[in-house]
Amino acid sequence: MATGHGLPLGLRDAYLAMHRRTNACLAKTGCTADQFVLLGLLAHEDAVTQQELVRRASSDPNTVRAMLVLLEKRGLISRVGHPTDGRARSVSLTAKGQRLHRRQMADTEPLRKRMRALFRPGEAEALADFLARIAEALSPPSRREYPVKANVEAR
Amino acid sequence: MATGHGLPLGLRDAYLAMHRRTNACLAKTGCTADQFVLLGLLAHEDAVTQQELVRRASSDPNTVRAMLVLLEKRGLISRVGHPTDGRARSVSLTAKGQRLHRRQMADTEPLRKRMRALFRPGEAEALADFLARIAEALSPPSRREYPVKANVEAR
DNA sequence: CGAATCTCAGGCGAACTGATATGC
DNA sequence: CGCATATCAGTTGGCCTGAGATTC
Repeated sequence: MATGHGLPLGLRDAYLAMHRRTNACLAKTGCTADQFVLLGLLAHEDAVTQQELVRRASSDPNTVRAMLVLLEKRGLISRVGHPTDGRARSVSLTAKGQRLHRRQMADTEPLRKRMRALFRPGEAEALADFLARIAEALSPPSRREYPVKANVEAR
Repeated sequence: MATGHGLPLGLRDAYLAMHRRTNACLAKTGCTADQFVLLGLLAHEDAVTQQELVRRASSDPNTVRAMLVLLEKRGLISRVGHPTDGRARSVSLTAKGQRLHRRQMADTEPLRKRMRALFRPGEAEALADFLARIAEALSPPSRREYPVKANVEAR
């Protein structure tokens, strides 16, 4: 009833519930769920350009920059000039950032465990596939497979 | 790859993509996706208390109030004292709000159609079920079945 | 030159905390 | 009385637009 009559509302309810729980788990670390996503991306692959973070975090340059500024002030990340591309900045986790991220992974592990426990073998994979279809179909053209000049739609 | 290694990130990517597309669809109506959700709830069942909207929109009293104030300024909703409960306010769509919501439903129909087209018979139902499990499992206790006194966890 | 990357200034809706008034 | 509903004040992070600088 609460998550009643549609995929859109169901998707919204599920995301909001997860997002709030994650924020609650991370509150004591002084990070938001979105900042945690950035740290996770950096933990997975270091020395990434902001542009790359924008793509992977499904965000935009200004938002990512603002978040990175906050993280940099706290000494969790560092930004240095890119070795070959003078325009770009190479973002990395500091040692402090790595430690905090490990702690955050531990803090949020119970949450991920609870989510995994909701599904039987095969279901989680099916869900991930369904979600990926939505994300791919509804992502802006710039993030899709074919560059597609298609409609001249100024953004 | 982009929506790589986990349900949490996959859920996030799918929701953000949908959310942005919805906002784009609604931009010309001057409403956000979240306001559209409220209007939809009111279109489905009129004369609801703010508290009821809070529950159904998976939100909180302050946020809902702020959104209702914005909608009321534009003459899309009205808030009147509840007939039997002096504390409550009964929220309804105005005629103008009903018209706008019908237009928004039309504006966003292509988007819903695209989402539905991503799934074969049975898949959409399975996805809705999966999402409902997450929402129910991760929603705050106040919104769950059993009041559960359980852990004395101060929030 | 155009295009890409990042920075800066500003605004806005959403979300949260805490305190308060009122009616159940 | 406690509790629920709603309001008000204030803060924050996230997201967006638009402009500009720098480099490819």
